[in-house]
Amino acid sequence: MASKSKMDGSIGAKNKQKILAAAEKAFATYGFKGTSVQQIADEAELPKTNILYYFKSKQGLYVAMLQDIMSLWNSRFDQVTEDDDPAQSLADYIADKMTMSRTHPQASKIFAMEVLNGAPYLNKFFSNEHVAWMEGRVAILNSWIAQGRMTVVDPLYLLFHIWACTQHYADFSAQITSLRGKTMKRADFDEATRQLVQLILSGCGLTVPEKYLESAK
Amino acid sequence: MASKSKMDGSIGAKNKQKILAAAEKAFATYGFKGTSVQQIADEAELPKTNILYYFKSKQGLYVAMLQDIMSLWNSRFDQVTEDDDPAQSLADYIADKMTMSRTHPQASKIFAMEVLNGAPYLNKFFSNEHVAWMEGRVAILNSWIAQGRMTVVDPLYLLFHIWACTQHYADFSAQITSLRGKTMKRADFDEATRQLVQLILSGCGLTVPEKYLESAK
DNA sequence: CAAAAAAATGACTAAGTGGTCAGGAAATTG
DNA sequence: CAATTTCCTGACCACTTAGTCATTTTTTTG
Repeated sequence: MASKSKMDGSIGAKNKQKILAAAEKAFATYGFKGTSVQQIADEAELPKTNILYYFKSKQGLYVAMLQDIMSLWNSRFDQVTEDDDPAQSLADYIADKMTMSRTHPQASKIFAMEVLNGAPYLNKFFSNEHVAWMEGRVAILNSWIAQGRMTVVDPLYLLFHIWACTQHYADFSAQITSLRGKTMKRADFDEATRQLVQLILSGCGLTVPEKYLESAK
Repeated sequence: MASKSKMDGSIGAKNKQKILAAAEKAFATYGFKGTSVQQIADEAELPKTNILYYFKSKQGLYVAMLQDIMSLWNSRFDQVTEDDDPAQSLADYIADKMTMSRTHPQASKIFAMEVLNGAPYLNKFFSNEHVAWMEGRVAILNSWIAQGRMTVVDPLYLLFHIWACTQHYADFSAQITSLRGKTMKRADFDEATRQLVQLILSGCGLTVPEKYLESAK
């Protein structure tokens, strides 16, 4: 059959995944410049030349890994409409983002480093999909405000603040761990989520859904 | 006379300052690993060897610069007591931190990178002064809560959220600029400060001081 | 099973890095 | 003004790094 010659390559696809995972771990820990291809190779348990065989260059691997990561940035909030409940929608969005920080802290850190350095490889993404997404969400929030369903706030800044707080738990985990004297466990994330949902929703004049009211203390 | 031999050295002190400023700019832009001593030398308009003359090593320069930066972390909030007004005190703290993000974005970025990388050079600071500072502030917030002057919130998380939001404007400026289509000017920071103060204070059941209510829109 | 394609890899290279060192210039000081 | 200390710098070195290349091994396929 005239199959696409290499196709998914099975073996190649598996190695690529292994390399991407190793790269994510290494880049998150040491940054782009601080990570050598050799380190990634060790982590992936493959010879260095093999890495360069699958990805043309260190930069190529980095960009591929960034794309991989950006696909995680989706959440239920993308599908929300102006007919949905503001309190429920925002609370769930915050909870989703907190879950991301707990389950994918490496991805969050890489994203943070990239933006810190001026987002050289994300500027295209920012000025396309990201701006469009933002406009859509801002429109919905403005609609909720116009309907008098929440306090008058600038939706842009509100979203900034939600991102800032949720990502903080992944990006600044070293500081948080030091100050708490212990790492954040699942239960701690749940408590932080409740605290944040209450802060933001109250700040927007919304009633906190029962689910996010304090349970165990 | 038995003067302290070198003392401030005048000439040496001036060069050290020049080098520290150049290092701050370079490290903030390219990170520790991404910055070469040569780059700092170019920025400071001094030969590379001269940098190594004043600071024993690249790492030594980095640590000196970090200390320099950490001294900026002080604010009026350090002096607040339980007799002060919660709304006013918190609003001013938020405003102070926002001003820091506007006037010293490089310092904020360097701090962020350091923490992202596990805060190897700040762990000592975190577990000493920083923990003590935190305990003091938490006690005051708890006192306000006990007095019924603000909503029951966990002070620890509240402070995390204030830091997250305020620092976000420095650390993620690339993303913010892309999404807004223009950089944050002084007036934009003032508006963001108002938005944030209203969000946090409302979220804590506090009345927003008149100063932070919307003025021009 | 032979031919072709894909995968693997050891040896090497060119560029850049942090840091040393010896020698000299400038400033300070008794 | 001589001596001592501080300051300055070009030449150099050991080492790391990303990436190349020629060659071999493995897998796929007609």
